[in-house]
Amino acid sequence: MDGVFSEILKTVAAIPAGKVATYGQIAAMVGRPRAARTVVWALHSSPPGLPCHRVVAKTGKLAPGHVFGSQDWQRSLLLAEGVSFRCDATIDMEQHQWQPEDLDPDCPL
DNA sequence: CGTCTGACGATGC
DNA sequence: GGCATCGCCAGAC
Repeated sequence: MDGVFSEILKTVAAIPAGKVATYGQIAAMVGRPRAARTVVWALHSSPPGLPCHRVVAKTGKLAPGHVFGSQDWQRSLLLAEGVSFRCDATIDMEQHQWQPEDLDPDCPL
């Protein structure tokens, strides 16, 4: 293993369709609560096949655009997975932020 | 080994 | 609420 690199990739790959995760959240999951920048670096080095479009800023904003070619492309992928957006192409985080604890459909809280 | 960078996060104004 | 600054971690040079 290469350390946090593989940890981050595995965590991102574990994000289910229709859900998104924030950089800081992923960083915390791999043991680096304040290493959001490290997640950024990992995604830059991410291999093909990784659902990096499901990784967004906590504010619900997508990547700057030049990352995927355009935000429209990333937005389309998320829309196709069932992720809804606000009026500004920002994700409704409260609705779609991925939570590993989200395995209780009977307990929405 | 020192410095810069990178798709962020939190805080301050 | 939007912008600026600092902080954060790991890799590349």
